[in-house]
Amino acid sequence: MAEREVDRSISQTVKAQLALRDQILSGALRPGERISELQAVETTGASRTPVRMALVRLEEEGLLEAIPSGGFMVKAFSERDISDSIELRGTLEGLAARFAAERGVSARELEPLKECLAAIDELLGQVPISVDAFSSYVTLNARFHALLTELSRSPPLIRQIDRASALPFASPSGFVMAQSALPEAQQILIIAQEHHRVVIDAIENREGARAEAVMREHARLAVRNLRLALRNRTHLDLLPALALIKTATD
Amino acid sequence: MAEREVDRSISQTVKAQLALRDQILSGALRPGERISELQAVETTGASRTPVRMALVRLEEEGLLEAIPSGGFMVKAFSERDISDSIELRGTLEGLAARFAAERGVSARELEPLKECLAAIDELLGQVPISVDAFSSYVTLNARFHALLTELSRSPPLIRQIDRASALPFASPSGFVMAQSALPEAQQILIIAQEHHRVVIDAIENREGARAEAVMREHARLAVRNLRLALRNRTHLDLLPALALIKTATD
DNA sequence: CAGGTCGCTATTGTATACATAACGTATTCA
DNA sequence: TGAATACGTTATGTATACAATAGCGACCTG
Repeated sequence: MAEREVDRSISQTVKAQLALRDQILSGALRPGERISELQAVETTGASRTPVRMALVRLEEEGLLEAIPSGGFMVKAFSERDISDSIELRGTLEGLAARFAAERGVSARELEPLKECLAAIDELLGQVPISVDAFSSYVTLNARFHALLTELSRSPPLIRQIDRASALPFASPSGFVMAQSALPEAQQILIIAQEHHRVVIDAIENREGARAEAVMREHARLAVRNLRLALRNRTHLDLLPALALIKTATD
Repeated sequence: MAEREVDRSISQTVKAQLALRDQILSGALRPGERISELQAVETTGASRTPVRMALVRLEEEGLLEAIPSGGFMVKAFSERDISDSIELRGTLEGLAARFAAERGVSARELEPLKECLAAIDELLGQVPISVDAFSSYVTLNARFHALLTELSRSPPLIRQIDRASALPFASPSGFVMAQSALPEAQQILIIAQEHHRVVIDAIENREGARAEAVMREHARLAVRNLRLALRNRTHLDLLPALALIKTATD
């Protein structure tokens, strides 16, 4: 190997996977488009073997689809697929919350969740919320959801939730960003924060059913708002991941 | 390539994946054991590239675990992991049943489900159930669950349920076989069949909440019975997939 | 002019060679 | 005698060469 420059800091496979995911989520590769291995080799800088491993992983992740005659294409999602994915994740998170409540959680484990809660409260105190604060919110919200998932102490469940969040629009950050396009955004965030508060309370009091119910309601709210947001598509450039939605004409 | 005989009827990657999965589920590879690529190349007859693709797929499937320093090992599961996986699948199937009920299903779509139901009824009429009949039951039950999942008409959900069933003990066939070790096996199957009947009825009458609740109860019953079955481990050789359970001493 | 077939090209599937990193062992020094 | 280091071996990570197939176009024939 002479001319190819190899970045030895991370594995070629991971590098290729990250690069390709980026291309897909940024919309550089359109839904339905076939991914050429050769082209991927050029754009990622890895050779064919790691590129192929990355393609297999991205297929399992749900971003790509295998073409029967060989190769992969970028998967396209309907609006229904997206709202189902959010509801799916909400259902899984509901189960996680129930497990946490039923199995018991120490005060020490709950600590970081409460810190998240307080930090979000502080952000939401501002009216209207600034762009920077909103970006912090997205991070904190994702952290809250991740911590909550961990509380279930169920590796199989955590794994499934991670999988369900792989699709960007189904991740906490994803749908928060979509909702942000709505005029009622701040009101929505305040309601969501109330849900967060309730689920913590339910877990503390070991009320499994209530913890589960509120997380499912949380997701249903997200689905309703996403639908609204998709109606007024004006601000949707906020969410590049929506490049994955297949257009009606395709 | 001279001495290696290549089976060209199916792709080498698929061949390797099937062969390796077989080795894992049959217990030829013990949980926690490292899988050597070279050894896999010898036992599967494929070369390293397809073997590696198969290993990546099996990792995503949940049967293998990546070792940080490189390579893969057979994943080990605790009893808790297994019961969580069953409950997880039940929750997902509950959501599928609810989607089916809420979105409406035509009589024609329900037809194959009802045929399944009738066929199972016939089998359960025999007391005690014969070994052959039990084997038919396993097949019919798996078919019923698959058809029910399809009724949701939600590709993301169907995909997740398939993933959740990848672990053999979490699949309908898997836990039915585990339950069969119990003395009350036949009684259990009759109750399960009642659940099947109720979920169909609920879907027909578009009662989403009821459809969901019964599927979750269905899974909870399975979890309870699996726990019982694991207590009297006498007949567990019925379920080779339990080879994946990590022993207390490991 | 239209339809079919043959052949070429481009792309994926497979195999293997090479590089590199990790682990185990042996030897040496404190 | 024990511990640490260095070296060798083995396995994985990566690159590329080779094979086969599918898709496309052109040419020929009816």
